[in-house]
Amino acid sequence: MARSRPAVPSPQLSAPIAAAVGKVLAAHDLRLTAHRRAVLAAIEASHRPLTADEVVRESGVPTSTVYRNLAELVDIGVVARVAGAGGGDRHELAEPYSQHHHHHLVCTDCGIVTDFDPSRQLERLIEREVAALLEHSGFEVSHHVFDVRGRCRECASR
Amino acid sequence: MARSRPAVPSPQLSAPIAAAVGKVLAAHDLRLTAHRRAVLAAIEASHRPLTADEVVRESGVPTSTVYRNLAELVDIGVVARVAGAGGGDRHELAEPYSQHHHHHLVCTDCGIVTDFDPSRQLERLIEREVAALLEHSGFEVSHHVFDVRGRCRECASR
DNA sequence: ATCACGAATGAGAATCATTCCCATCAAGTG
DNA sequence: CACTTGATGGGAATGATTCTCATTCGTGAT
Repeated sequence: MARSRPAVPSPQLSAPIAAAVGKVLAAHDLRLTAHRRAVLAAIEASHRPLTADEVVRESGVPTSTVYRNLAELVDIGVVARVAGAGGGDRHELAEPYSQHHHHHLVCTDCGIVTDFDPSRQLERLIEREVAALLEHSGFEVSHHVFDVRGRCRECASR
Repeated sequence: MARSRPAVPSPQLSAPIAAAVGKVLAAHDLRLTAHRRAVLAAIEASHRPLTADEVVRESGVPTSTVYRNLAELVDIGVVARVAGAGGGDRHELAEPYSQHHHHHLVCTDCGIVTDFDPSRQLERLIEREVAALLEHSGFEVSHHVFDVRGRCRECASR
């Protein structure tokens, strides 16, 4: 007998990410539990960074567990926090785990963050600039953030 | 007789900024009060973006007034909010009022944000890229954010 | 398979930053 | 001076995030 479909079809965590993340977690004595899978699956399934609350709604995982897990995943570099425009931080898979390097379009009106791809030329120049900074400042660079802020098509035409 | 120095020497708001800001405030039916002067002076005096709480401490202005004033100043474009690394948003003079266009070095450890200047070439390329986005996406660009994240010299050597 | 132990969980309390409320005060105008 | 409107500030209210802790789960060892 077919078991009843869940009201909200829970997204599945893709195998390659599960494998990669599983290793990193293990290296930190952490386990890839069902909840962590659900949290990661929600993030992977979305094509924009999610707030903690959105992850709670999408994954069905209790709030305190979502916060705890997001913090751990950010700590071990699996998830990256993205600054939106009010309404809390947003989360997405960190670069090594997401498909490609990208930047953000942040709507300062509705707060939604969407991704966009930078040109190769821009990226090369950024890399070079950042490398120069590293030399002169004693600052240990981990990554750069390039966001464009403004109003999305919907908010602009309203 | 010389009046006693204040315990913390309050920074003064520079005349050109006072004049420019005064006009914008007036255009919005707002006044350049002593408190707003103090808030702006604290921001101008610091060479890094300040949290609301830091502004409270530096300016001696009560918390609720600082928050209210910061919000108003951000609304009219005099102050810009900068995302740090936890610990609340940070504030600095918006580009037209600060000396020059710059970007940020954010320490993900202690959360301190410092400024740095981008190369002309990088800026030109960013402008071009941003213009292209405006065409293709229907996104109404207001400005861009380019931050470099990592650990400052102190945190890195600790 | 069972045990032992550390990891994980979750409900609610506690915190922290920020916003709101509202009675009161002060500046500019006629 | 009286009026109108902006400004203030103490404290309550909110919202997001973190913490606490008793309980449960998972995994390796026996």
